[in-house]
Amino acid sequence: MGRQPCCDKLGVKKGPWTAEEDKKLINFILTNGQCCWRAVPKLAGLRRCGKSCRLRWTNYLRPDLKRGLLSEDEEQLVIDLHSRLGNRWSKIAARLPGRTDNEIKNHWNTHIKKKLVKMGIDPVTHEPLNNESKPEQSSSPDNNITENEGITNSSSEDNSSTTPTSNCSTDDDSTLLDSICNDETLLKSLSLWLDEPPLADASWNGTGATAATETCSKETSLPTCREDNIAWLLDCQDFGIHDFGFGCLNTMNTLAKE
DNA sequence: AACCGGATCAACCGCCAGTCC
DNA sequence: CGGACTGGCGGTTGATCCGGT
Repeated sequence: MGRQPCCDKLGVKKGPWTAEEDKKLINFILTNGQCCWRAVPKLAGLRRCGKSCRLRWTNYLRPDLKRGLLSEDEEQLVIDLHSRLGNRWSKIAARLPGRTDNEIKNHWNTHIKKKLVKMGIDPVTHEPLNNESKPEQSSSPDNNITENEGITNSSSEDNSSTTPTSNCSTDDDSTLLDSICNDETLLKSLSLWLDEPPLADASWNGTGATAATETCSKETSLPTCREDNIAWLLDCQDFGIHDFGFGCLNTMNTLAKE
């Protein structure tokens, strides 16, 4: 029998996302919230699979993402968390506001792994490399941590609003953001939100991405998701909206109030 | 200036767990 | 209870970038 593919393979586009596709997805989610990813491509007019849309949104388009290289503090936190949690990237990412599991996973594989090896530490066991007699002993990720163990993420939050590295905006981003800023419909809906007194729902900070998703998946009604959007727009401001290249929202807000 | 190899990271794939009917 | 469906996760791939020669 086998399960159905996650999407109709016929006519489903793959590969890098274009600015136009990004715009459609952002527009759709800002208007309708994150509800039922399977339906998103159809409703948003995208020839993509829902999974791909979700990935694109969570890993790249979400406005509360920090982008840029991880700071020293964040890196240290990742190492610490990895020693306790193992390759549970989503759990690790949940402790690093504005970072995605994919980003952390990539950073681990490209930077941190090598760094640890250079320091003579086994990146898997977190034991000294020349002391590999009991590899499975401390490598077990489950041995000594619970979800609510007191790991602070303040180190990353402390500098979250300050300095994402300078490479956070590419030419494509600029094109995309320009096109978003020039999109009247999108700007109108956003300015409406920014004009309203937003609800104090913190679901988008920290582990909030998950929380927001859960809210949406449990309550598929659009208004709930819309409230989440308002919350993360708030968080955009908390993080420093320019950090995400969404500076146009501020401009728009100013315009809306005039 | 051209080429090459390594580094980086966005995106895909397959599997799994939770939920619904 | 069991099958179908969906969202989420972790591993992997491949296109692009970048520095060295």
